[in-house]
Amino acid sequence: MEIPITTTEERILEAAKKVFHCKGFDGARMQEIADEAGVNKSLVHYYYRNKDNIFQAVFEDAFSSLIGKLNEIFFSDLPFTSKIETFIGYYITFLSQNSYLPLFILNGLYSKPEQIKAMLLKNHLSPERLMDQIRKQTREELGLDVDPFHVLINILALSIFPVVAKPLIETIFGFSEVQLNQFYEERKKVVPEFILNALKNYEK
Amino acid sequence: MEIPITTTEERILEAAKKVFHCKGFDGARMQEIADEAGVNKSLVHYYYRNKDNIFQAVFEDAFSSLIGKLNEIFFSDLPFTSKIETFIGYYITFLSQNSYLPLFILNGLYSKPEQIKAMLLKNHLSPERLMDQIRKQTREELGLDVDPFHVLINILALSIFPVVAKPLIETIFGFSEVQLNQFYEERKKVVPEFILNALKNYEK
DNA sequence: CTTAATTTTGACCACTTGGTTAAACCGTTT
DNA sequence: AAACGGTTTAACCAAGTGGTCAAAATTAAG
Repeated sequence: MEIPITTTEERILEAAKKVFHCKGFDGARMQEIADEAGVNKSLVHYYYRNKDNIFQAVFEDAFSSLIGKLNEIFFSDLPFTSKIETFIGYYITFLSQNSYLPLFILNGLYSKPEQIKAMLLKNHLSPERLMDQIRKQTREELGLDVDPFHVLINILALSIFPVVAKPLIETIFGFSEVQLNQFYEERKKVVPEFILNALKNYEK
Repeated sequence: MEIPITTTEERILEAAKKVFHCKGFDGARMQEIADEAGVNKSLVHYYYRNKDNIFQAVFEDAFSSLIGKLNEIFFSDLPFTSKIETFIGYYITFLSQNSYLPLFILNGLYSKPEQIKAMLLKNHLSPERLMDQIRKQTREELGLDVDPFHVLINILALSIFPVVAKPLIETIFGFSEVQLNQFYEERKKVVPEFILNALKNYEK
């Protein structure tokens, strides 16, 4: 019997998230957002002047939710091995529970690449520092001299792609919801192992 | 000075590909397809009754172009190691030259999952046979007892994701077109090595 | 050449879209 | 109770949207 004390503005943003995440910018309808929030369509325009504005708000929210945790984990003082395990575990859980997010973000990056630079500053993401961090740790802790960028992209690919490809796995391989979740659960062990094995065998 | 002898229907389909690949189903406009093909909008309806039909034609074409080569490579009689090298090499080239394709397909799978089953038959894709093939080869040639599904998803992830994430790499990491192509070129060596190293170290 | 079939076009339509605007609502302050 | 600010609504609009249709242009057949 909890009464959620949310402002109308917040309710609209929540509704906009639902609609944009599932249908994308072009597929989303201002009317549907209003309905989902239980308010008049004009109210959506009252708080967020137009479709672009409210989309940007939703996109920023989604982007931050992913980048924030990445920063937190990779700039912690964990050993590299733990970072990978923590990262994969967290992202597979988070993404599989928000399976529309990654594709939504990728589409957003394709269609509105301009809006991003500002957000990078806002989220304090510094690619160079991230690369340095990975290079340093793989060198000192694992004795490797690998290209940190390839390593990072590999980590992201192995964590994100299986979630983005969810409908592919469902339809082509006929996985049920239960089987899929079990698959994601397995990957929390399989993927870190896979990555660390791959690095272990690198020619120094 | 070659005169391309294409039927109007083919010209329309080509135009539809361009538009749908870039803008997706909701973003695409029948008028834009007609303009791109240099014909009247009604002609598009004349050959493909409605938007759904022409989208399906485009989607099938895209899907086949990816699945066909996958089948060809994985059911060839190459050793597993060569299959991986061949597959990665081919897909990174093909996808980076058609960088809108993978995201287009993923979006299509999300929004129109029904249409796919028929195409699976049409493309003779048999997931079970594919899994058996991978299981058999990893066992006999590499002496491994790994889950072939995780292996396949890892291969796909490492090949496809970096292309899907192209705008991410461009905007966040500030890669130029040239740098990106060099990056993809590197990956044709890095990724097979990464995968084979990972498998090599697997506990039997 | 005439006719018939096919291909292409322009005009049109019902409907949806994002967005505007003026009026109504409502709690607070005078 | 009147006046005021922020909030919410209904009615409306111009610009598209996918789709239709009958007529024109082109090609094929007799």
